[in-house]
Parts: sequence; structure tokens; C-alpha cells
Amino acid sequence: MLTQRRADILNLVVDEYIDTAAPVSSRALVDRHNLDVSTATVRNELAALEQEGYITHPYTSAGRIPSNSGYRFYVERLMAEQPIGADERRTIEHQFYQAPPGLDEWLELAASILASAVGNVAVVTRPQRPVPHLRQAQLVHLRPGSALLVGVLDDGSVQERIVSVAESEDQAALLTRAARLNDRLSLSDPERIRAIAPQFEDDDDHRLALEIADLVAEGASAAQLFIEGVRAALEQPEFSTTDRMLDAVQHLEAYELRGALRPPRSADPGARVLIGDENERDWLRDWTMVISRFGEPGGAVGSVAVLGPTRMHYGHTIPRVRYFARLMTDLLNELDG
Amino acid sequence: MLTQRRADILNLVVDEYIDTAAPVSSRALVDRHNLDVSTATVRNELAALEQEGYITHPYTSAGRIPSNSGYRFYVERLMAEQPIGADERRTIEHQFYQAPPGLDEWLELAASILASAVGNVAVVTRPQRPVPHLRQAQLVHLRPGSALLVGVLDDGSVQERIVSVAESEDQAALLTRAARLNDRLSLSDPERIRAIAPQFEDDDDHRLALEIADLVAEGASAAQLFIEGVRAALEQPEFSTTDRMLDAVQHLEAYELRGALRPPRSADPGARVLIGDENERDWLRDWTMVISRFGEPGGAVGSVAVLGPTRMHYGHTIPRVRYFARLMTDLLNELDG
DNA sequence: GTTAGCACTCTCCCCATGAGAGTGCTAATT
DNA sequence: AATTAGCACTCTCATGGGGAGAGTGCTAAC
Repeated sequence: MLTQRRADILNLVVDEYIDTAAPVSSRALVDRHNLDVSTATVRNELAALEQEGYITHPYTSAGRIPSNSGYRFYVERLMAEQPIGADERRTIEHQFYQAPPGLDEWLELAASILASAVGNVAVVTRPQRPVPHLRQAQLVHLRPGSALLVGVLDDGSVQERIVSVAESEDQAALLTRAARLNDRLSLSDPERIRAIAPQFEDDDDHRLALEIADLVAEGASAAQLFIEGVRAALEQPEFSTTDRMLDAVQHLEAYELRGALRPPRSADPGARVLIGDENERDWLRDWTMVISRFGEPGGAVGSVAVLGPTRMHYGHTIPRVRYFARLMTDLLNELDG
Repeated sequence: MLTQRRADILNLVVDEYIDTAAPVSSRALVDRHNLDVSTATVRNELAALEQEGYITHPYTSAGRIPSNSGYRFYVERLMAEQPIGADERRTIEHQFYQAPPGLDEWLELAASILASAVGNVAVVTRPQRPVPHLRQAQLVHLRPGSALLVGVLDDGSVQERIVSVAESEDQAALLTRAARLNDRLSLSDPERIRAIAPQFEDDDDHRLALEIADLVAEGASAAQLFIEGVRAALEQPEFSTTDRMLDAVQHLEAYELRGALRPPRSADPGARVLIGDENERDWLRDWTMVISRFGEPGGAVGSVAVLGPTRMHYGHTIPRVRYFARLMTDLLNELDG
């Protein structure tokens, strides 16, 4: 366990480093926070903190920078949270209510506002149920022999695919067929739909039921992602070389992020903070992810996350991620009733 | 008008520069293409070409690099096109037919294949009709008082929004209401729908008709973009400094590109090449855009484009953009019948 | 019209150098 | 026993001076 003074100094080191992105010297600590000890004393404490693994040297005689365990300790015990002020809150909510209606628009907007609030990458996933159910299917005539199958799922998402139908079927015929399918399949999950499918006497009904099952199942796999703030994140000194920037650009694509966002299954209602190698993905080794779920358990749930260098304004970011998670939970409740 | 030899040399300069990204010297030209004149002669010709504005010096004594008019001349008169081989064609078509069905999937795939074929950014827009028409509307019950309005448009896109309905209406009631609306509104454009709306006796029908008009109109504004190959483009020496890379990253986002892709309204069935400041946008000053439309005139049309530095493999890129435009036109025809 | 030859220019890499920042240690002080 | 002043030492980083090399433009000869 750290002595009080040592913890205080660690706190200052992390604060300072987060702010300046430059290794922190004993002189800087004493001067800028008018400590009533000398730099030599601070140096002794810094050496001790380094001994315990909370900070390191980039090289023999530069200032100190926090290690990952330093950040971890900081986040759990030291950091001063900067809660959202009433003003900020009002601005955000204002932006929300001015936006065009539609879940997708809101999600994108949320990612965008969050990104600019924290100056890093923000990612929001479209909420999904673990096992989606069909709400209603629809068949739209395209041309003889072919129709667009549109499925509305119970998490509000819409899936579509082109299917073949009998040459003779017109829109009216398709409507009655869709009604017949909905009658039996509505509110079922893919497994159940597949089980029911063979009961249809009509071959085409049977085949379409299976298509619908696929359609619904697809809804579970491809969570749409809204990614914002890439440019702001890349402006940070961590990405001052083109290699690092290229790496970051490559990884900050929907395809890669989908995997990385997966694991926030803790019941913890707040935000989880994954620092450096606490992340599963290799490329996140130098990143911190602050992630939270939103939506009611049992209903459709999504994730909202902020990604940035481990040198991140934790005290600022964490409350904002929490706030957005709450905001979007409320929003979903309003939509779903 | 250039003499034959001068044109030949310009051709070589551009080829060489495209390949190496380094200023081209007289020595390099003579050696690598065993010209039967001396470097001094070539130097004279280069000086003349510079006089005419086709090439420049970065500084007094470096090799030559093509100017924008040099590229323009090259594209129009000199360049040797590298047509797509049967193998390449087969590979591409193979990838297409293995993909999951669905227009969006195909478009994304097309962007991705094109991007890797040309090693630059590829952008594909979702095809749209200039004035979209409603194919069919659907109302899905969400909870008492609220429903999801889903509209399928005649360009195959699906738009959705949440609307309020009477508390008492269940799914069955919504179905008959939707049928009533479709009866009169199907195949109309937003303007026509707005004109018809007042004829509905039921107030809710009236209101929903207007919502549908909005929904259909929205379909025209927000063309979805599929962007691929950013990383590959950024690896080119043109973006070797972080500032340029940041700039590029910022501009290569859907929001910015939507505007830049707008103007390919020439009837020209091939690909248009916009070099440097031939582009309207300022930030495209150092970029070349090769763009083509796809889809039948009068039907839904989209754009397929490649973006890269002005130093681009024109002979390779242009035929491929043309090919993809044709490919996707065929694909749309297959879908729409 | 072409070419050899050559002076001249400009970039780029390398390296030495020195200033500056910061530490770690020792010995003195409280 | 903790704190501090003092100082040697280390490492980075910015600076600038060459020098090599690449390439041109010009002149004079072919």
C-alpha cells in the first residue's frame, strides 16, 4: 500500500502527463503544484513509485510517465471525476431533440456528440437482442418472379433480401402470402421459424419461411457501428508518426472494431475501463477503451465506447460515457414503450 | 502541337514518375528505355516540354515531374490502357457470385474489390432515382400509440421512421390502414403524395400520407456511400507527412465525399477523369478522381469512383472503373428486371 | 540537330557539437 | 530518520557544417 504522499504524487504525475503528454519531472511537480518539499524529496518518492511499478522512465534521465498499472491505480483510487455540468447536459439534450427522428440518426448523433465531448474516437453499436424475433415480414413485388422480402425485427431493425417467387404472383398475391406467413411466424425467433416452416402446405411458403429465418438470424450477427472522432484522436501526439497513424486508421474500421467491442458482459451498470493490454486485441495494446452497455437487460442492448491512447482524460471521459449510456437507455425506453 | 518525339518523351516521363514517385532525370529516361539519343538531347526536349507547361521542376536541378496539364495530355493522348485480363475478370465475377445476396452487400463488395484492384480509395454510391417513388408502405405495431412506418422505394431502398397512431389500433387495424394508404399512394413521388393526402377522409390517413411523403423524399437526399481502400491510399508517398495524412483522413469521410461525387452528369458512358484543380472541391486540389455512373438512364443510377493522388496509374485505373460501372449496371438490370 | 563536357545548384545524409533537461547519488542539514 | 543542496553524469534534441551525389543548363564541338 502506498503512503498518502506517494499516492498524491502519483496522482499529480498522471494528471500532469495526461495534460502535457511529456514525461513529468520532479521540478515540474514542485513548481506547478507548490509542494512544500524539495525536488530531491520528490525524486526519492518517484524512485519508490517506479520501484513499485506505477511509473517508468523512457530513458535514464527523462521525467516519469505512468505505466499501465499506474493508470489502473489512478482510475480506481485517485482520479477526480469531472461530472457533466448542467449546461453541458442541456446542450447535449438540446441537440438530441432537434435531430431528425429515427434510431439510426440518434445513434450516429450520439457517437458524434460523445466524440467531440471527449476528443477521442466514440463508437456506438445499434442495440440488438441476443436472439432477435420477427415482428413482421413483407413481400414487395419487384418484377415477375422476384420480390423484395423485408423483415422488421423486434429490436426495431429492418432487414431485406431479394427472393424469387412464382412468375404469376402479383402484389396482391404477395400480400395474402405475407399475411399467411406473418400469422404463424410473427414473434418467433429463427429456430422456431425453422421448426414451423415444414408445417406450411405450400412449397413456396415453406421456402420463404426458411428465408425469413435466415433474415432474422442475420439481424443478430451484423451489428451496425457508428464511429466518430477519428480525426480528433489521430491528432494526438501518440500518432505523430505516419506508421502509427496508418495502423490506427486501419484498425478504426467497423470490421475490426466489431470484434473489439464484444466483451462488455459484466453486469456492472457503469463504465468499464480497459487499459492497454487489459484489452483482448493486440492492436489495442496502446489504447484504452471506456465502454458501457445501454438498454434494459432482457431487451435490446448496445454498447457505447470511447477509444483513445492510454494517456486519456479518464476523469473527463468516464462520466461522459456513463452519461451517454444512461441517455440512450432512456431513449430506447421511450421508443419501445 | 507536340512533335512525335516530344510526345513520346512526355509519355515516358509520366510513366516513369507514376511508377517511381521520384522526379525523372534525362539519364533515367535514356538508360531505362534505351533511347538512341543522348541525355543532352533529352534535356533539350525536357526544357521545351517545360516551356509548354507539361512538366515542372520541384527545384532547379532535380528531375521533372508532370504538371496537371501534363497528366491531362497523357490521359487523353498518350497513355496505354491496361485492359482487364480474362483471369482478373473471372476472379472478380467469382467473388461477386459467392457473396451473400443483397444490394448493399454487393455495393460494399464492389468498392472493396475495386479498391484493392487499383490500390486507392474506391467509392460506390447506392443507386437512386432522381425522384424516388413509393413502392409500398407498411405499418408495424410497436406499442399502443406508436408504430414503425417502413417504406420500400422504387430504387430498392428501405426507409423507416417511428410514427404515432391511435392508442386503440392493433396490428390488424394497422394492416388495413396500410392497405388503404398503399392503394392510393403506391407508385407516387413525394409531390404527388402530398397532393393526394388531403383527399383522405380519415385524419390519421391524411397525417400518415404526409409522413410517407417525407419518408420518400428523404430517400433522395441521403445517398449511402461505400468507401474502401483508405489505408492503401494513405500508404503512398504523397501522404508521407502526418499533416497530409490527417487532411486525407478527414476528407475521406462519407459526409465530405457525398458532396464531391455529385457532378458526373455528363452523358458520357465511360469514365470521367478529374485531375487536380479540375475538381470543384479545394481539398481535391492534389487528387485525381476517376468517376463513372452506373445504372440505366431513367432508372436508378449511382456512381463508382476511384480517388488517389494525381500521380495515379491512369492506364490501369480507368479501364477498371469503366468495367465496374458496366458490371454494376448489369447487376442492377438483373435485380430490377 | 545532336552531343560531349563541365560548371553550377540544390538536396540529403551524416556527424559532431553543445545546450538543456533531468536524474541519482552523496554528504550535509534539520 | 527524513529532507535537502549540490554536483556529476546521462540522454535527447536542435543546429549547422561538410561532402557526396544527382541533375541541370549552357557552351562549344561535331
